[in-house]
Amino acid sequence: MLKYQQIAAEIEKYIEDNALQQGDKLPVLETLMAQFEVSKSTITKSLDLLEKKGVVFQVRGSGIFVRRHKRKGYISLLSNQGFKENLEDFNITSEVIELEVRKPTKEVALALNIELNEDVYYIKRVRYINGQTLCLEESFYNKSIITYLNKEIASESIFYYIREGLGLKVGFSDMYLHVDKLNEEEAKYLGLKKGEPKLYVETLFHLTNGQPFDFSKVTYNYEQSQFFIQTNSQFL
Amino acid sequence: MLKYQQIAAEIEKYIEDNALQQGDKLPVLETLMAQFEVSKSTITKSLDLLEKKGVVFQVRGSGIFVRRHKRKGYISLLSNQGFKENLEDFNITSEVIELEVRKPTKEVALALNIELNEDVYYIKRVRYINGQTLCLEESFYNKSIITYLNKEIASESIFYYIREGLGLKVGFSDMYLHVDKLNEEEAKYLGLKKGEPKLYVETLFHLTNGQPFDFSKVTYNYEQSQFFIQTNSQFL
DNA sequence: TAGTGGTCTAGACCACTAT
DNA sequence: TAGTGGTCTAGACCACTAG
Repeated sequence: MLKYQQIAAEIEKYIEDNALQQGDKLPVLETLMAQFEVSKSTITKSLDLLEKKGVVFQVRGSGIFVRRHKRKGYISLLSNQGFKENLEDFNITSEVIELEVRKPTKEVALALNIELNEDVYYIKRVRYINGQTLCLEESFYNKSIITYLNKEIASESIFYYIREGLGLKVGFSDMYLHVDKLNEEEAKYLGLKKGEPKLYVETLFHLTNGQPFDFSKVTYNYEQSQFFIQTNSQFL
Repeated sequence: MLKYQQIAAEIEKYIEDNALQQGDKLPVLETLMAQFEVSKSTITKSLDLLEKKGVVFQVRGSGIFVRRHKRKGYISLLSNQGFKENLEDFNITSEVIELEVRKPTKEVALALNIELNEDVYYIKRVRYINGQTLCLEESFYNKSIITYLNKEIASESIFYYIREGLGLKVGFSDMYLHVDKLNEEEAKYLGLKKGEPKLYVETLFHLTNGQPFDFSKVTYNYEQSQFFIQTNSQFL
């Protein structure tokens, strides 16, 4: 683990262990430099990382402060991976409805940047949170990257398997979302009624090298899904 | 403007002007260092900024590549400001329903971190996109920070006024969102029917120094609102 | 193994905040 | 004006990718 990641982790743990609240001040840069015995740039890099994660905010001329949000029970939309890891506080389970190798539709081929005659893993799951239906998920994995999948893996965390089992590095993703009304099939799987609201999210996941490997379409149960996003003012 | 911001802007403009596509390779670091006559750290900082903005992605050992998403007409959820600036391609207008100074509710006082006897500006607007209703917005501004507002400002971009008129620096924000059914009043303002879907978003905006200054509640017209989020793998 | 991006340092100087 | 975070440099060395 790199120095700046290690230091970031320690600072985060310190905030957690001491239950620091929004606005609480952290030691000044010079102190942190001395404490961790690193240069200013390294500490700065650690703090920038924590700032991106929404853990602290830095104010020039003033100090470094803890950033916290108040509401619990919200799912972070930005954690670029399955929920399994994101929602450790919750009890997430999956029921695999379907898993097979098939040829992509035009839409899927375009998203995954593959030919129509290449193979994809198609997985359809219903995911549960604390026993309630959370969402219906259909995923398409590029089989030339995700070379093997089975029901056992799919009923656990696929992303964990991708990273630890296959040794792949998940990079960035593009999410498209809108609100609509449930159709008959979606309503059935989620235990709701046709015409009730849904949040519909399509996500294209890429490896760190830019290759798209997973295109997924998720329909959320509106009764169970509260989402949370932390924004930084990185856009001028 | 700082060097690294200037360089980032120039690189972004270069990508735009040459209509570069996802995966197109940019010059290597050494070339960029020479071209802009700056040190490696500065170029790196520019590229990190562009990476945060979702404009490029960097692959160690390989190169720097353009990142693009394919879909047009989606509103970015992460642009931490009004839409006015975010959606220059669209025609966004606002109708101010109500604007007054009032005392906060407990909920608002808690969010804005003020006392119940302090003043807030309350603004209720309907926003339109290309002539259709986009959303119903209720905002509460801490009056000790946003000292003055009027209908004219509120019918244009309030955030532009906050930055340029008041000289304040907008920092981070926390967004909470869920899907639900429209109530009678919301349906009326949006021109929809009671019980139809809505996306409901509460956002708490802070200045760069961490002070919350705006708590807003927005109900979106599900027919008009498609959202877009770019994620980076900053979370391990 | 050559090429490319990433980490880390030590230090100078700058810009903003608080008093 | 003292204190604090931000920018920028020059350079050494490291880690990953691709041919």
